[in-house]
Amino acid sequence: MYICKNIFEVVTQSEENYLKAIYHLGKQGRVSVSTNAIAEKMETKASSVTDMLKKLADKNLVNYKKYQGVNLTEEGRLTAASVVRKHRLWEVFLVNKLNFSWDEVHDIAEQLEHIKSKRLTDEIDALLGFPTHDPHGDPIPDKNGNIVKNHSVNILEIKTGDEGILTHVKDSSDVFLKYLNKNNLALGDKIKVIDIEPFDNSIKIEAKAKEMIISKNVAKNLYLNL
Amino acid sequence: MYICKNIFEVVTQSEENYLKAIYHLGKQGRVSVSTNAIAEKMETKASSVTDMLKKLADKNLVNYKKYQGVNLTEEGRLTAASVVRKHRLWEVFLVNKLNFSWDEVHDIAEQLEHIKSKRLTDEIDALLGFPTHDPHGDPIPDKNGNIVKNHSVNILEIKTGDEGILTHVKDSSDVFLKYLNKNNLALGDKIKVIDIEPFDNSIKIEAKAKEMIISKNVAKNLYLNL
DNA sequence: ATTAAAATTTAGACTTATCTAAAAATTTAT
DNA sequence: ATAAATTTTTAGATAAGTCTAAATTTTAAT
Repeated sequence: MYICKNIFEVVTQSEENYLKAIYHLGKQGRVSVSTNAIAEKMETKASSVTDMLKKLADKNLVNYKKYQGVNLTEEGRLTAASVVRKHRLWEVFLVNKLNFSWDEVHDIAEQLEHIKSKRLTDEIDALLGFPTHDPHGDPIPDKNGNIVKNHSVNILEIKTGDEGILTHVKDSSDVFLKYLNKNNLALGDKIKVIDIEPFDNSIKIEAKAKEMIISKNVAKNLYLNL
Repeated sequence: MYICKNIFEVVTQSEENYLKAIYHLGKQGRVSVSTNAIAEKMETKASSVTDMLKKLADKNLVNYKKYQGVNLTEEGRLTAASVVRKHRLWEVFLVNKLNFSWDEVHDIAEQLEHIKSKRLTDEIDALLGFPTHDPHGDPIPDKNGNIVKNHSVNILEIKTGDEGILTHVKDSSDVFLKYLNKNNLALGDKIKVIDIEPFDNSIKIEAKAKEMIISKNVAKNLYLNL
């Protein structure tokens, strides 16, 4: 008897979440991702991560060698990209088609990203007009897992007097987004760097014809297109 | 230390599926629903059902007495109705807002019905214009778990010569729906009973100015508003 | 009213995903 | 280069949900 598991192999939600974490951590430059980094990101224990990495390796979704960290196989990368694609498309849906604001969509998208239907994903994609970025400016992988290259630069790297369009926020937590809401800052806004304070790296900016001061911690999360 | 579990009690997907099964079986007239009936509906074993019934009883979602079957508590009924509500709203969404046909939506709705966000459900409800019925004519419970009363009657109970509007199909399986598609029958069609064959209860009907013969098994699933 | 059949429950086992505590390997610091 | 600190893995346990097989209860039939 010959049962070809691979073809009908199902990836569980938990596995998808691990793949997504590895995908995100892998983007941060690292060649291989450490067990501890995954554990921290997923708010779980390193031992649980080890268990899962073995399972993912068995399924050919990651390359894993004891004590050496992991990286995604091509199959794993595509699976992870598909989850990220769904997450970000659903976020756009919630904001553009329903009445959610950008700080309210993350938790719901975390659930919706696991819905298994290629057709549904593509229909939502079409309904939204094939968006390339989610409400936080994060790029949406296409059907083949490819993303458009991002040209935005962090506001801390911009010279005094220069200006750009706010296109991406790195931190998508609702606390940070609510801060931006409160200060009337949104994607698409034209922002000018008025002054950088050397003492604490706080920045005086101009947006919507008003001046304000943002801390270094805030600045670290704002990316502009020049 | 005093931890109030009840308030933050989470209902798992599996529990939701059992509640839904009991909800549907309970509608079929029965006062209490048997273990075997649930097992059959859920395509699982009676022993698994027993295990789950105990758990649901612990959570006050069903009234359960050994060997006596179960019925839903008020809390269980509301939970089940909420799942059914979400299922049917998502079906409407898939058909009305995306390009799915009524025979393609069930499996996706089975996944979407478990998304936990009251706000999302209500936003979808509003987007769709507060529909009262899903694409198969099944009633959609409102926020309080109430459904509009159905006045449709089975086509087998209609006299020769009478006519009505097709408003509900009992069987929502894709085989049956594809049969209706193939024969160009859809909800909203005006159907006239031309003749009933006493031998096998097949019925000659007129729809869209064309005559056709449907078997008793098909007829059992068609409900009209007179 | 017994007995046979059917339905239901119990007991014990398995899988997945998780955890803690201890052991092993790797990295860092002296 | 060796010891100390850190990271990672292993071993063993737990909980949810499922299963099979056996035991029990209920229902149906004579």
